Amino acid sequence: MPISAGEPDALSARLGYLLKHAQLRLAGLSAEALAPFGINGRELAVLAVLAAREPLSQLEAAGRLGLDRTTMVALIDSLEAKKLVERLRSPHDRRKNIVPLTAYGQDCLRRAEQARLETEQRFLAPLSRQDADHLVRALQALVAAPQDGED
Amino acid sequence: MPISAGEPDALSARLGYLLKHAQLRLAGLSAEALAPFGINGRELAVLAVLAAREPLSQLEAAGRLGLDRTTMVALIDSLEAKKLVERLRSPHDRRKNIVPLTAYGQDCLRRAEQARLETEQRFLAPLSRQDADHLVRALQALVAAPQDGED
DNA sequence: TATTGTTATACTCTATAACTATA
DNA sequence: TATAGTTATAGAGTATAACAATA
Repeated sequence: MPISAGEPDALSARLGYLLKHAQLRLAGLSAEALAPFGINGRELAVLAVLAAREPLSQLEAAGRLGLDRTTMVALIDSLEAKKLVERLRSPHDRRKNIVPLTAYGQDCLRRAEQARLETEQRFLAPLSRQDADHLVRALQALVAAPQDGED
Repeated sequence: MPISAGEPDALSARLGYLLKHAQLRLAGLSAEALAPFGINGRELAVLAVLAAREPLSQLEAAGRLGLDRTTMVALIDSLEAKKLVERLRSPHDRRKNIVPLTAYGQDCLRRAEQARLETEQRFLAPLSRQDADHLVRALQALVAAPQDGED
């Protein structure tokens, strides 16, 4: 039997297609849910990372998100323009910016995180609670697995 | 107890982060695996769609992949330059290009699909066979579920 | 009038290189 | 010398608008 390329389900059997379109759909739902807060999903993730116990520098935040430091500059620019975060020179190393959330930023983070959680639950609604848990754990295992050639 | 934003696992609990990074990792593996064939994952998906029983027009192929018709133009340009497909005017509707695979394109598709399957299995290796099957079915259910506001 | 393919254009996300100020 | 932040630039991927050929 030949490979099913070209069959109607040729795409739905492709893991790459499934991951991409699942992500696109969740991103669409998130965009709606976060619009009232004036931020997008990436900005929310940055806020969440910056809300760590000890304030982070831009480079540290970029590292945690797997982003480039040049990408982080624009993200912080945007968050700062919205008064959600503040750039402060580190007194210990004046090359670094530490970037704490403003009080408004903390409030925005709390409410937007709630909206994100509700959106994820809506996205996962087609699955049983158990299947949804399985999905999240499987994805965590795949993302946490060592890269090819990685120690 | 406050939301765990800022905790070390704040990101690995985000479905958006997990889907995005799972896709990035698979895309990286696929890029390596497909490099010997001179195509990327998107081009392979286009080849697979175009290999349907009845030859497809560019617009039909774009529709099946969820792409814009303007995006499809550049993809077909690239595949045609590599002699993997041919643009033919449809005799029934001369506005349409039907885009069959060349013999070389069919051979490339067959071998590249094999490489893609092996790559997906390598990507899923951290999971048990059963968990991997669960993951694929869950993603299919999420992607097939009706969109918000969709009939 | 509507549709298909095409081109031009723009916007987002990302990465690379080079500059500055600090260490 | 090396590092953190910044800027400029370029490359994917995607989308919109407008045009030519055809229906």
